[in-house]
This record gives sequence, C-alpha cells and structure tokens, in this order.
Amino acid sequence: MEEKATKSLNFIEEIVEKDLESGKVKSVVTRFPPEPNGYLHIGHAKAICLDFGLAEKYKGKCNLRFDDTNPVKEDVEYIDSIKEDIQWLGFSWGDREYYASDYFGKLMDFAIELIRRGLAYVDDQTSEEIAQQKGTPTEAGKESPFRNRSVEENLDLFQRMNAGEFDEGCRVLRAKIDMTSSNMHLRDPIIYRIIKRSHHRTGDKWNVYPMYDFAHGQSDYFEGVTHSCCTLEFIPHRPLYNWLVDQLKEGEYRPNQYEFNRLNLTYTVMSKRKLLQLVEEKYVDGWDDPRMPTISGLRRRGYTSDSIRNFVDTIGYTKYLALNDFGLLENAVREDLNKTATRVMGVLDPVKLIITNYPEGQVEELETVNNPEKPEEGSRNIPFSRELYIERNDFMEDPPKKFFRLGPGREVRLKSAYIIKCEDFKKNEETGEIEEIYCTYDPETKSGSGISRKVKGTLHWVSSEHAFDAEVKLYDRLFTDENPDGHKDKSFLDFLNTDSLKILKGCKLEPGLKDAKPGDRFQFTRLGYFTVDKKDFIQGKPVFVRTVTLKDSWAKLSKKQ
RNA sequence: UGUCCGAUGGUGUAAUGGUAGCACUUAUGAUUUUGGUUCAUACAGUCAAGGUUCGAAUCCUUGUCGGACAACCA
Repeated sequence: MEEKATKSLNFIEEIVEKDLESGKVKSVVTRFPPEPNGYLHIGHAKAICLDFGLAEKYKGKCNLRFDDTNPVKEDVEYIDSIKEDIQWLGFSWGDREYYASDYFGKLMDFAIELIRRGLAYVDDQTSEEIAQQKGTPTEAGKESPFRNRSVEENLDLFQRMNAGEFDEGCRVLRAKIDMTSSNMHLRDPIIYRIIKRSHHRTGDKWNVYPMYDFAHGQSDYFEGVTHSCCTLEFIPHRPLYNWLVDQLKEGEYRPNQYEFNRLNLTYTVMSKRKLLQLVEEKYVDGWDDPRMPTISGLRRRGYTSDSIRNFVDTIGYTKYLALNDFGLLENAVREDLNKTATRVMGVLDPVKLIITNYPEGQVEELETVNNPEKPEEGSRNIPFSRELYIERNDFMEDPPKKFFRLGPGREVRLKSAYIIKCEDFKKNEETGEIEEIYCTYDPETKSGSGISRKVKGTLHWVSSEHAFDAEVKLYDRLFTDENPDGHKDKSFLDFLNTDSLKILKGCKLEPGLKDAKPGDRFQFTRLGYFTVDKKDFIQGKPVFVRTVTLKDSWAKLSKKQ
C-alpha cells in the first residue's frame, strides 16, 4: 500500500485540530462575512477557501453572514453577485444565510445593558472633537466631558437617538473602556452612530446602526462561531472583540478571532475602494472586466474555479505579508486547462498560404485529436484545401537559424495535415508586407500515414474557404508596475497599462468554433487558452477572450537576442 | 519616539529541539506532429550578534529591517 504524503497543516488548521482534540470545541463553526459593498475579489477567494474549507475538512459548518451594518455604503445588487461567486467557487452555506442586521435587536439590547452597567455612554461631541481627544498611537487620549453621565440620562439619550430625535453626527454611543490604553481601539470606541438612511433589509426601522466592532464578535457569538478568521489588520481589534464578547457571554463558550495574511498579487490592486474607482471612472468595463482581479472578472477571463482553489492552496496562510507572483495564478490555470481544454486551430493574424500542387477545388477532411492529454476525448475532422491561412509571424523572409518555422526553401509540418515546403512568396514592395506564401505539399506525408520525416516545426492553420471570421480580445495586465499600490508619491493610477486590451478582428478560426457557447474553453494550438465571452454573446458570433498564453520559449529566446 | 505583529533560495511556503524540503521562476538536456505537455539535471535560503543545549530555522536576550494601529468604514 502506498502511503499518502500528508500535507502539512497551516497554523489555523493546527489550532482547530488542537481545539477539537482537547474538546474545547465539539465541532467547528466558521463564517464568511462579506460586506455587500462591492464584488468579491481573489483575496476574498482566499478567505472563502479558509472559512468554508475548514468547515469542509473538519465536518463543521460555515455560515454566510453579510456584514451589513452601514446602509450608506451597502446595496442589494452586491448580495447576489457575492452568493454567485461563492457557489461558483464550489462552496455551500446550506440554509445558513445570515445578516448582521438580523441581530440589530439583540445588539440594541446589549448596548442598553452596557449603559445600565455603566460601560457605555452617549457622547454629544463632534467627530472632530472625539478624534482630537483620541490621542495618537504614541500619546494617550483624554476623557470626554460626557463620559460620566448618569445611566438614566444615557438611556434616555440613546433611546431618543434611535427614535430619530437627533441629526446624524450629533451624538454617538461609546463603550467606556480606557482612554489611556496603548491600543487605540480600546479608547472608548464608538459603537453606535446615527444614520438616517433606509437599510436594504430593515428599511427605516432603525435610526442608529452598530459599528463593525460592535457587530462582528457578537454576531459570531450569536451564531455559535468557534473560529473567526480575518486578515492581519484586525489584530489590534482583537482585544476589543474579546472585551465585548466577555461582557456578553454567559457560559463557557466564546468565539475566537484568528488572523492570517491577506492575498496580494503583483501587477494588480486588491482594495475594494480602488477596484470601485477603476469601475466608476471607467478604466475598466465593469466589475467583471477580464482584467480585474475580481472573481467575476477572472471567471469572464476563463479561469476555472479549480485553478483558483489550487492557487489559493499553494500560496498558503501565514502571519507575514506576502506579495504573490501573478505568474503563479497563471500557472494554476494553465495546469488545469492543459488537462481539460479541447485543442482547436485559430489564426489570429492571418496571412494566406497557397499550396500550388494541391488540386483546385479539392477538400479533405483531416482527423485531429481533441486533447492529447485525454485520448478518451477522441478526435474530429477539420477541412483542408488549397488555400489556407497561417500566422503571419510563422513566416520570415530571412529567418535566423533558430527559427523553426517557415521561410524560403524551408519545410514545416502543418498540424494534422502534410509537410509543406515554401517555394516562393509575394510581397507588397511599398509596405513590405507579405501578401501570399506559395508552398508545395508532399502527399506522402499525410498525418497518420506513418510516412514522415524530421522537420523542425509544426504550424497551425485553417482552410481559408471554411474558416469563419471572429473577434478575439487579448488582455494584458492592468498595471505596468509590480506593486502599483506601493509608491508613496504616486497613485496606483499612474501605473495603468494603457495597452492592456487589444481587440483583434478578422481572426480566422476553424469552422466548428462557430457554435461555441459562452464559458466554453479551448486551447488555440500554439497560442494559448481562450474562452467565449459571456458578455453580449450572440449565437453564432462568439467573441473569444484570451485567458492566458501558452508558455512560449521561442518568445523568450527571441527577446534575448 | 508608543503598542502590537512578523522575518527561511528570486517568489510563495514546509520542517513544531534532531538530515533545511516542496511548488513556481531561472538554466541545461531528453521526448514531442503544439517552441505546449511530460521527464531529467542544475543554480539558489534560515535578518544579525550573543546565549541555553550533545544538538537551534525552531527556545531566550539584544539589535536591524518590514508591517499594522489615530474613519460616526469593514
């Protein structure tokens, strides 16, 4: 029997296993808590894989909980996209779709209880005054003049805040903790503020809304969450999280917060605010633009959910900052698509090639393998004729030694067809453009005939009469800098790649591709992986999006020279 | 001049006091009707200095460097 190499655990899995073994928790409950104020990006995918993955691995549960405590920023339109993305990644929250707003009543009760215990007070100051008293990371804060109001007055004021008697910004409810704490979050944090805005779920029921810190840990507690995972920047919030849970909890049970490093990728930005800016200022074509690092963008680009999950799996979870190479993600999708994508032929930059000794009007159906990695997927026929298209850069008038393609007097194989020899070509003397290439073919060397000889190169091609014209979109990275966010004096927008989308028209594709459907994925032989764009799809007129190129050692070689 | 978190090849991660390993990248070669895939080989790392120990990437001390924290955002 073969022993399976056990993959080492990440530090959170270790904690979970320890807690399970010691009996500290009976079963794992996690939660994924998106704020419905934007689309999910691949950084969220990392969190989703952890939260849902933990539940899956240890046979626990993961709740989906929308963190909807701020009606100013949030919108229902985002809720559907978030759910779609999680499902597409292959995870399920069952019937546990929750909202922080489900707990507004309980949170209000808890706030009132804190006031009664003298642990919360209403502050009448402006946000500027409060900010000033807050101190700085190196200087202690000062106590608010309203800090020691009577319980009765606090109760009355808070109730009137919620009744709508005061304008936004006039008063807040603060927890009474410690203005001299070295942790800024413990300096009497604001826990409720007045917002007179309709909430997508609770309508106009409330005039006050809890802050994140006052909602998150308590929601975890209400749901019986055991392991509450978030990113590193919440480390300083943990003492507040614990303080609040301590005030709230009745028995032994408590949720615990653990922090892991967020995902950063080279050549992109990952903050929702910046992604929103790219969308609103129309630098991209929407949240699902194939250049965006959003889940919907990657999906439209042709990424598979498996490739994203594999990628997340390889980058891991640690406690220190990382900037992951975008190439790693590309590698993950190549690895997946190499196994699954049907090989087809398409010529993106066509030049006509005429086989002078091939009978005019003759058409042959040639057999070609669908996927050499999966022989069980069989083969199909493609038409071959006297006039073909090949890729313009597969011909050179005066090729260097290491160019294994077509040039005067040179022989190459046409994939799944014949060996051809270049006899002549026609060049436009004014523009220098090659207009036609003339070849002869060797009928003996038909693919599969068993008769062949060594030729250096194999080219892809399509029959000109049978090809259909299509539009192909080539996307490149959105930014020219590895870390567009990492410059003090410059905005990430200064590094926008102005050449990140090329639209090719009149590409010549093999006839079967005419029926391709949105979401179909192919490998265009020798070029890369392509998918059919979902957006504005018209039956019979598919537009192809390049997911990623194939690795290209020739491009590397020729660049070096 | 605060508090907290962290530091392992170019990048991302393992090793939980006992042989520093893996993936990607890079380089070279083999196979190949995709300059793809696959396979083989090579390059390359424990932030620094002390200490504890038979033995330290791991524990302790000090330093260095990086990051987070001063929204009525999450």
